Amino acid sequence: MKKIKFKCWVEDEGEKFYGPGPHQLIKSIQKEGSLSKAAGQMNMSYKKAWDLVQRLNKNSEEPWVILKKGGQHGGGAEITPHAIKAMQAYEKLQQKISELLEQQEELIKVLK
Amino acid sequence: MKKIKFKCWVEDEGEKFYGPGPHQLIKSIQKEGSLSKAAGQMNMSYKKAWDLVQRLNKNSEEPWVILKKGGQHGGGAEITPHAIKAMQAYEKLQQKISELLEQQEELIKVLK
DNA sequence: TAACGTTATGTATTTGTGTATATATCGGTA
DNA sequence: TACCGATATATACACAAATACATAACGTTA
Repeated sequence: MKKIKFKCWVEDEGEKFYGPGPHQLIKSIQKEGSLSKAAGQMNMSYKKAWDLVQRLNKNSEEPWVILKKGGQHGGGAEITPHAIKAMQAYEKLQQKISELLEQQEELIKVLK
Repeated sequence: MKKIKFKCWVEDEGEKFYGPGPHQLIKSIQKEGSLSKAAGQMNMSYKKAWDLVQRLNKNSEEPWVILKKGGQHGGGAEITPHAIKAMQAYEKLQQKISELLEQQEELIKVLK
């Protein structure tokens, strides 16, 4: 059975900036409060997750994630209100596209 | 400057079936009348292009591309009416998503 | 039947991405 | 000041995907 799929993401000067991967990671950080736990939970290497957070923070006027090292629990990670706003906007956009695709079944009808 | 990008494709039983790559290849075959020329023109290896055409033909009730070998000009490739219909439907779908994204600038406003 | 240009097909090589590993750093607590 | 758990960072390695390459097969024409 054939199905239409889609993916949307944001590029900054032609480079990938925010998409499904970062979105999932940010959600996981929000839940876990730790970058290493978040990465582990979604089977992403810590390094990749860390690089990804750097990219988000460095290419934005406002940071997405605050990383803290040392301290009582060794450190931790938390997302900012800016990240929350962006996540919501991204999910809303995905939802809109998803609704559009449900209406556009013409392609599927053609493909047998 | 940040920009929203998207990609849509068709999967068949969870496997990639038709997307931007195949679409471009089919268009190129239509123009060139030859699989090797089409592949060369879009910097795709002949093998990859050939595999791709097999996938399209074998996983459809109707073929997309007719390949002929031997003969006066050594052979050639031509696309079927079915492929033409599918291409048109795919482009229409892309267009619809594109229009939707133009209206949905909220995400961009959030990302500074 | 030799030549030609294209399709057909397998194999070797390269390339790039992700992963594993190791080690340093930090700051609060006891 | 020793310890702890998390972040920070570089390097080496593994694997998969793409590509390059080589060669066979085909059918019409002359």
